[in-house]
Amino acid sequence: MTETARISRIRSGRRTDIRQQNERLILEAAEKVFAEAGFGGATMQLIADMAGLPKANLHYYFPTKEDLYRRVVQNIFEIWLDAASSFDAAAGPVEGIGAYVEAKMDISRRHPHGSKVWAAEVMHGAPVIQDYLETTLRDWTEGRIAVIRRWIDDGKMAPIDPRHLLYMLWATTQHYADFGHQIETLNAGHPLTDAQWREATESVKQIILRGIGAL
Amino acid sequence: MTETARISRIRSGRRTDIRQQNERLILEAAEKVFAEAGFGGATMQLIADMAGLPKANLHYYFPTKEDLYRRVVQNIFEIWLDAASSFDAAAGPVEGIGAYVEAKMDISRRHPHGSKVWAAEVMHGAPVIQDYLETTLRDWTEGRIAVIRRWIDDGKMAPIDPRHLLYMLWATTQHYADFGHQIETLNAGHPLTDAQWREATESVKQIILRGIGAL
DNA sequence: TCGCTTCCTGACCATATGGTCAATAGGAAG
DNA sequence: CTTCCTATTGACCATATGGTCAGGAAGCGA
Repeated sequence: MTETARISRIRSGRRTDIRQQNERLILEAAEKVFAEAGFGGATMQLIADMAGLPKANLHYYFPTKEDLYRRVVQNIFEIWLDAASSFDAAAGPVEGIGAYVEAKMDISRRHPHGSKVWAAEVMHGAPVIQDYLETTLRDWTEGRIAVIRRWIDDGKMAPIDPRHLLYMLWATTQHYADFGHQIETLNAGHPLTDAQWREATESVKQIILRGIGAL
Repeated sequence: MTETARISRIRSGRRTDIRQQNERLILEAAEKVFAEAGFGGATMQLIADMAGLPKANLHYYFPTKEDLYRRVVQNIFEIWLDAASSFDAAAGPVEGIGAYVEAKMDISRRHPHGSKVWAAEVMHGAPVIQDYLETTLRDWTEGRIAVIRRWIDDGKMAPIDPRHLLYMLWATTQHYADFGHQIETLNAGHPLTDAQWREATESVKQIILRGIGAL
């Protein structure tokens, strides 16, 4: 392939590239709009404008608003589950939970919109992802509970109810995304700096690890 | 109308009773609908049906949907602030934070809808209650931070960043309301029992109090 | 160039929804 | 009873929005 040909292909895009790129554009815009306005408050027109595409084009890639929403939620869910790997293959709670907190705080920082969409979905009774809660999330949770139980049995941490520990981990880490606006307001209106994010992560880690008697 | 007449009507007024009662009916229905559907997804018709009144009647008491929503959010905010009293007049973190956790867990249990509406409002950038965040909540927060600082100075707890401690308290307690559906799903589909709520409260208290070195 | 497929989009439609209004009922004061 | 104010409500309207569609543009293999 000649150089000019390659460039023109990148510019105008191959067919599959076009599809991928436009879907990505739409999903990014949708994530933001759904997070800021909720499912009911979001409009296809606004998402289209934000993605720089005509509205009818959205419906070409995503037949209905709900289809688009479902994809957004699924994307988040996958990112969310990936943080699980930090948990596994850890010798004890200090490494395992420490790494998990760091991973989840990182997600809160990098995907605040996604976290909000997820939160709203659950708050509304999980109309779209109920099956995920009952299968994937339940399995995931049971697995981690077993790990925590083992740590307790091995005397690596105090006998805390693993379930409530997990809820606390989710709550505290996701709070920095979901309530980011409130935190920013209480931070004199400024977003958290790198240093403040580090402090937040360290505070959470320290309180929880000490709280479960792992330090 | 004479002055006495007006007073007697206000005092004895069965009319004002009607107003009060209907406003309460509407606010209760609205809180639930806003929590379950979000502001954009909620419809005046649904709120009206749930309150057992014709839609036009809602607009008689609350001119616009936003007026109604604002009242709902304000109600929650007041309940929310009342939990502050648990914090004050405490000798140290064990009593103060312990009582605060209990109060907030109680609110999560008794007012799950309100908590969700508040969460959604903040997640959407607090379009309606931004001024409250910047005034009342900011002042409240500064006050508690001062209290926590004193406890630290008095050696009653470890030198934790008070701000992140507060965020953790808010996050963990409100999580049981906002993510109640997820928790219920992970609890084999059953709502938490009295005993489970007590366990949850104790777990949260214990982890945090131990985590900040107050035990 | 030709034919096939994918992609694009302005115009359009059916419906849902927030909000209005005029007419009416009903209790209380005089 | 009359008057006045509050409360009630069915009918109605303007608008916004999700979704459709037909026609055309553009990529691509042969």
